[in-house]
Amino acid sequence: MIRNLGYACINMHLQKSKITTNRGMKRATFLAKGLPYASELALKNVIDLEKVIIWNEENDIKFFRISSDIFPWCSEYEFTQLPDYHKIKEVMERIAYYVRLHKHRLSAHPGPFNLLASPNEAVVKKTLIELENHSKVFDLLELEESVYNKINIHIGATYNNKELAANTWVKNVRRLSDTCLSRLTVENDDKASMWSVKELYEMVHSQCSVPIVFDYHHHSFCTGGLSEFEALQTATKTWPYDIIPVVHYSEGKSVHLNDSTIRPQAHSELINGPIKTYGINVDVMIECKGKEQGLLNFRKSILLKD
DNA sequence: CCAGGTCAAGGGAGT
DNA sequence: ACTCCCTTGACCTGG
Repeated sequence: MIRNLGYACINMHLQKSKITTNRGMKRATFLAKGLPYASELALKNVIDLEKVIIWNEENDIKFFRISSDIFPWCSEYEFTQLPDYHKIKEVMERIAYYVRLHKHRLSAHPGPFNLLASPNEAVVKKTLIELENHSKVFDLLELEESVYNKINIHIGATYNNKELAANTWVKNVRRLSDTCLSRLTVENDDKASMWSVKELYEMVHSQCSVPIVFDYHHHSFCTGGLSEFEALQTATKTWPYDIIPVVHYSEGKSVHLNDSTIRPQAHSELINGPIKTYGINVDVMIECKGKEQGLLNFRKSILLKD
């Protein structure tokens, strides 16, 4: 059964009035303008995050993915160094209270450059810092230390040796702080050569408690020999018994537009469903270009059917 | 104001 | 060897 529907990072409606949480800048600008400008953008992002979350509550949406761009270039400094840190913290505390009051579920999805299985130690170190920074944002929001508020990544590579890559990934996961690790999840990939739910279960989850996020669309490109139901069941049973597992749902743009030249992995504007849960309770993160519009549209379509 | 070229990162796949 | 893509397009410059 679908419990909560969520959407990722951008609110299309609010964005029209310049309310956005991912103001950033190019490297050159960061080098030229430094911390004061990073701080200015971060404060604006955080102020707008509050607006987005309030909008979510008013529209009965209690599940949202926070943009990784909320603190621009944050791998280059400590949050406390930002000139506006106290103002930022104040807003974050207000959001924290609101989120707790209205029982919102927040998550994050650090990008494809986060590679814990890399044989390159410099890459791993950067990844560890990036993941810890996501966790620090969650700390500012006073989010609980569990996969209720997940920080989700992919393994992202195989280095021609999945066994070794899985072992390296698990070894490096243990270098994270307990807080960060308590929030970490790992997701199945959208390419046949990469990581299926089956492989994540057998090679990764068997060695560490990190739960598996099941992505329906990705699964269709990388089944690992499991049916949709089997993969969903395998992934969701890796979650703590008292936390509703999160799954990701999207549909192919090429299917929606009936255009085979579009790569099949690309996401459609809206989604039609059905989202088959096979009786399993899940919170569904909807990934479509239309963001919250896709969620609202889909929710309306379910209500009409019932 | 707008279109379009450009933009941190690692790795894999396609040309 | 080069280019595109990925979580999530957005920044920024030149016209």
